[in-house]
Amino acid sequence: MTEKIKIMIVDDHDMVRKGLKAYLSTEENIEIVGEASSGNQAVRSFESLRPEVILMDLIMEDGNGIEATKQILAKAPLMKVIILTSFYDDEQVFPAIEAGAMSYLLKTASSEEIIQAIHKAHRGKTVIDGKVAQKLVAGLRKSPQPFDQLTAREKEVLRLIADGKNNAEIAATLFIGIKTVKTHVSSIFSKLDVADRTQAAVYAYQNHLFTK
Amino acid sequence: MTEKIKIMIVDDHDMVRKGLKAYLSTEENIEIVGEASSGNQAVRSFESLRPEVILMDLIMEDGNGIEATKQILAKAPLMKVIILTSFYDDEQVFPAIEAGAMSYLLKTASSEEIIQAIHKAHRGKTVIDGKVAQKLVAGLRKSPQPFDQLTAREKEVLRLIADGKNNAEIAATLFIGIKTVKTHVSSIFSKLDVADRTQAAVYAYQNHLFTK
DNA sequence: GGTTCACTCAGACTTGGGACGGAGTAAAAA
DNA sequence: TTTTTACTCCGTCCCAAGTCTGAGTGAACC
Repeated sequence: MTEKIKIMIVDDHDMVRKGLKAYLSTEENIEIVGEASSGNQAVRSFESLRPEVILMDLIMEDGNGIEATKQILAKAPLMKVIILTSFYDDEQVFPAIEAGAMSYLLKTASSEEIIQAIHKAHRGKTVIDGKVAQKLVAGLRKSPQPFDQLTAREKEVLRLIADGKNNAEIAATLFIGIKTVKTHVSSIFSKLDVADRTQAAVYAYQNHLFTK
Repeated sequence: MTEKIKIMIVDDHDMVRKGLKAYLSTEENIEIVGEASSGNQAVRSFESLRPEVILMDLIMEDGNGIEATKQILAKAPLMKVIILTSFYDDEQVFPAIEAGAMSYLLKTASSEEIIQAIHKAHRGKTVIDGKVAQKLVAGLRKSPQPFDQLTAREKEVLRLIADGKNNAEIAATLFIGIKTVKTHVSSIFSKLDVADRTQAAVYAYQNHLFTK
């Protein structure tokens, strides 16, 4: 008989925590040693709870899961963090992996999948949901992003274009001449393969470049 | 002693359903008569399950909650539907209310809140989460939306502007003259209070006008 | 019958946008 | 040291963009 795997649940939805407990209570080899309703709370309490595996939601009110994952791994590099979220968009997946998450599951996962993932994470193995994996490879494929070709200055100019500013306003904002602005603007157009400033702004929005 | 309130749970997350069951199983006056993992499945099965109150998630793979709510209320106008979701953005709240939902709760709600909402819904009373209510009144306040001032034709033109098309392309697309396009474009500018087509495109994206 | 409104188009006009070519400086890479 | 790259700026030229005024049509409304 092996030791029980000690896990911690981090999710701001009370009912998700309850649901997970209902899931995992049927498992003999798993023991829930604690839970947290926010990322910050998890960071504060994981050391005293001493879990081996953490089930972490991403979107939470007080301290998101990615930041919490980073901070936890900074203090406990061997901790296994399983991301358990409702979303599988690129903006979430990449930072989560970068932050050091061991696995990435969707909340649509069945109890068996989650239990399997916990066991695998405990043994140091990664589990990525199929849909998430698709996004992942798709994201890697599109790597030659035209936007990255822009220089720092050109990115500033593009941002101002996407704000709807004209060349004179951009020049005033950046304390440079209008002619210089035009040079940057033209360079942006050729790099992004667009015809005018409106298309450049459209490019910026459709690629979510400046979504703050 | 009153009769038990018959409820149905609609959510594509297995664990949320489990969590809700764990919540509600402690309540004497509530009985779970069925569940569904998608909107379409809910529409197909609610008639045979005969619930009095339905707890409905909004975002689901197969048939979203708003569409399901509409279809259910078309067949059973007295059904009480409680929306139970993770989000509280305008694009979700308004259509849900329009669709006829009785209450709107967030998944961060506690078990007491949910149980209370079920009882109130059963008695025909509405419960709106505080944050959702804020969005709601904020949404009503901003009612004079410039975009709605646009005519049908002007909206078409604005969409093409937001696609990055120039006046000649717009004219060709709509089979009208360039002069006519210019008329529409100028009218759009004055109604949206913007200076040029780039700002109009920015307006469209920042207000999520054409997010398909 | 008259009024309003959306849609269409025209001519005349001004201006900002953008292309093209040229050029200087400073810093980093080779 | 030479080369490359990013950033800056100038002048010229052309055209699309946008304003303004005016006007005709058909549908809807009263």
